[in-house]
Amino acid sequence: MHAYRTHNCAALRASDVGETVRLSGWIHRKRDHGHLLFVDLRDHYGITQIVADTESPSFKILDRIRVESVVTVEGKVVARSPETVNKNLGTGEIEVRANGVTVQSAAAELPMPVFGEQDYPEEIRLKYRYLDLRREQVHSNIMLRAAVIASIRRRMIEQGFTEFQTPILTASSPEGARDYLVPSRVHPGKFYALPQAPQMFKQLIMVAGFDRYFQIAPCFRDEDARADRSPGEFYQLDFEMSFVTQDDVFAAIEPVLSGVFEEFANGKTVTLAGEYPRIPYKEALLRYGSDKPDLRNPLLISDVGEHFKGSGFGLFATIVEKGGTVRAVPAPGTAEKSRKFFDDMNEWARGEGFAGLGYATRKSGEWGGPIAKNHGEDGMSRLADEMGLGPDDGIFFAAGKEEEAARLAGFARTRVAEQLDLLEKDAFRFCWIVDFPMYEYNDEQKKIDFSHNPFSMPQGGMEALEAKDPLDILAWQYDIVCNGVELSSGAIRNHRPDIMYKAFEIAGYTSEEVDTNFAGMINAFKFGAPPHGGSAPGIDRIVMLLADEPNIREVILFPMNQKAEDLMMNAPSEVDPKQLKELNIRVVADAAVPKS
RNA sequence: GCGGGUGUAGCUCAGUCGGUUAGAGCGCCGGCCUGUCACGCCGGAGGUCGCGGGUUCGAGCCCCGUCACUCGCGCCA
Repeated sequence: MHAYRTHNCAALRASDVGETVRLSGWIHRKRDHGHLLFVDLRDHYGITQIVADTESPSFKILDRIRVESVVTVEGKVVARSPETVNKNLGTGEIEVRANGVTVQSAAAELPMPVFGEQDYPEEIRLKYRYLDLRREQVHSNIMLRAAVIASIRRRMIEQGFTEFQTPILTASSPEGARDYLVPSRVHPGKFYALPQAPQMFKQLIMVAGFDRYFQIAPCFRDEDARADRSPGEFYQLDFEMSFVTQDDVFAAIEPVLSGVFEEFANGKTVTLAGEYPRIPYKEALLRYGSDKPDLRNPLLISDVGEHFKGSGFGLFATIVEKGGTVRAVPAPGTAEKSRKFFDDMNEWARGEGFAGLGYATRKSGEWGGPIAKNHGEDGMSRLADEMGLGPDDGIFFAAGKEEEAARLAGFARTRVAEQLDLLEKDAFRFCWIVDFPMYEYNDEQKKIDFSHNPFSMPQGGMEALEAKDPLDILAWQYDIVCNGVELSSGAIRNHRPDIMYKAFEIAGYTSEEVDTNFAGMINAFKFGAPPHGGSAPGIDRIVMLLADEPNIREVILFPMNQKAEDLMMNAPSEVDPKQLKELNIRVVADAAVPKS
């Protein structure tokens, strides 16, 4: 039996002219001239033009067969005449004159075209994902993903990390997102949980003395999807290191991230390792209105509440008096912008559920708009000077309770930059958000809660826990943000049982509760645990950024839809009653019946 | 769970103020075509206008309900 191919569909060049070759692939396009037929034969590697005329024994078969059928073509490589060379194709200088064709698999009429870059409904794309994946863009996204992961592995190993696999069937963790549960057959009524992250395991790996661990780790969380969050499962570059400070962690991972991004960013500017800005959480909220600031956006928010104390602009004066604040977003060079531009922004803010977005216009130093009128020209100019604004720069104002004003100012900062086209192009701007607060006040339950990760080490350790106001305690916790996308959060962990009990006590947990809920970890820490820390950048999001795709499904082979259904495999699905019986599970009757 | 958007041919979409037989491109089927590369030309088939109800002489269009998809909120230690 003959081999399926002597070359792939991207291989042939002018130097191969005269050779007899065999190619296999999908029929990408057909151009039928009646007595002359062109076929673009496509495989993973590329496209080669096949040509057949009525003399050719292959003509009839190729003429009849549908696109996306799989064929093997044998023929002679011939040079194209200069005027028929296709410069868009690597193989464009030659074509293969078909002298025999075998149909390996005929295609039925397609539910969606494979050719072209047309957008298609998600439902069809996901149901026929194998067709969708034949398309150039998605195909190359998946290849990019594979290359990125390979590069990450290589770079992590170069940094002295070792890759381990941690369990998929594990225990439910009491904190965090909803778990995916797996019933135990051997232990009726008991369940495994799929890991939301290998958090406990990687810390135990450190206790076990392995020093530097990483894993391209699957994580499972039963939470609803977003454009940048796939439902159910995702992958992260999970890593952990022993005997490290926050600086050590940063120094280890920055070269990996910057290296990977430089390798795949197609010449875009990438923040250099060692030069990631470190922005304290509090400052991020003030200056960027977000804990995941997009540093490509040059606009900085200012707190201008003080300026409006006793101001002629009563609305803001009252808000500040009542303990609220006013945040100002610059709108540079908007002297010539119409009133509509400013009104539309206000309209948009209201549409987003905010009370409204105030504004002041400025043209050659002349102020305009109701806020300026009531607040006074001098006061406005002082405020603008403090913000470092010029005579043609307008200002948007977000006023209200601090949290809300910060949030609106953050949204406005993004939108103003979009509208004025201020976003830096072709750049990946990384930063660390550091100094997260350890605790926050839960207004509903009138108690102190952990603000983010309860297992991080408080800055200042035991002393801080004992001496400081809990709400002033910072944690050794950090996020990596790139272009406004949160890539990961991490921390220097709390490896000391005494500090752990104390930290939980402040949040209202007894030591007994800590022992029951986190037995695995707290026990391990009693037998000699190294100080350790790590992080876990999201692989899907990294690839999404590099592929410049707005939706995470574009970089995942077989994604589920927004409702966490796999339309191709038809999951989740009902199971055989026998399986349920083995698992001692009874489905409540009305739960399986669609709502009336 | 909530809010926005979308839903018309296999696919992408148009469809005017509510008015005759719902259109186009791609694809499909048939015919023609020897240098195309999104080939071209001629013809044809293909529609429960998401579904149900209502208003109206008359609904793809208006109203109510519902479903699906999608974006966002909640959620994501």
